[in-house]
Amino acid sequence: MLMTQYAKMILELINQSGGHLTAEQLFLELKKKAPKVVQATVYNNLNTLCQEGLIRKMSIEGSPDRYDKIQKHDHLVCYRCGSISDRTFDDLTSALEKQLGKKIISYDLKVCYLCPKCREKDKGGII
Amino acid sequence: MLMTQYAKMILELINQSGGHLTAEQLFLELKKKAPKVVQATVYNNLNTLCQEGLIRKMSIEGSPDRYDKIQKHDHLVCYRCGSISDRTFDDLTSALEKQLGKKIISYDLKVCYLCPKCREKDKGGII
DNA sequence: TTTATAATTAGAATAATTCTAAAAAGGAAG
DNA sequence: CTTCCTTTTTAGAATTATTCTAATTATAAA
Repeated sequence: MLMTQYAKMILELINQSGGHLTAEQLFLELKKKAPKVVQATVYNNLNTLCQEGLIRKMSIEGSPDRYDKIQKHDHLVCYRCGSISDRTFDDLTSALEKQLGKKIISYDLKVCYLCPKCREKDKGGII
Repeated sequence: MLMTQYAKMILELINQSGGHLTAEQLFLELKKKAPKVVQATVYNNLNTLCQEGLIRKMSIEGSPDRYDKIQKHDHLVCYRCGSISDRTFDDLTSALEKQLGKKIISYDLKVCYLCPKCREKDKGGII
């Protein structure tokens, strides 16, 4: 079956959310709608959805793998609070291929910065 | 103590290796020289070295965190065999800052491609 | 319906990492 | 060189993340 009930719900959760969700977060969300679901089902479906190319897996050091929308975009990661947000920078594919001299499949760009919230907190601080 | 015996050895292992080593790999390497060391020591020291800014942590989805040299470089990841290698592409810092309109701390670029070995294997294959 | 296949479950198993408390090491001060 | 204090290391339990296994349930096809 290409799209089972849970696969469909998980895909929707990912696409309707801000993305970057861990399996655990997805499990908790999914349980609200389907209280009987178990973690293994979530992991199974996430793996299948990845293989089918309907979602993508990503990871940030020190935290479990996350699952994200497939549409190409880059990530901003706050070095203070760890929050992740989407931001699409100019496409690098051809520049990278030119430099490498080979075809590339894709690339993954994470930009480390201080998010607006944390920046705000810093203002007026002693340090 | 800024540089304890194990911290020093771990730092050397990382800097003298090709990088991208997992805590487990480092533990096994370190045991060759210091058979009595335990995993917790490796994790402790890795965390300390990261905080001190002497090494950096990185991660590839689906595998444990890895530890790498601090010198700025990008990564090539083979989508077939998962091998990781270093490759420095043109620096993106100012281009990214210009687009974002904010200072950035750093960025992390992973390029997904087919490594030479895997490419070789593919030649002559039926598919 | 039977039957075959695939999805889901429960729970054990495995990995990755952190935590806790005790033991060992290092260094500073007397 | 001892005593004392601090930091590092150890052992092992605890936690978290993920996969695996086998039984059960659902789905769809014949």
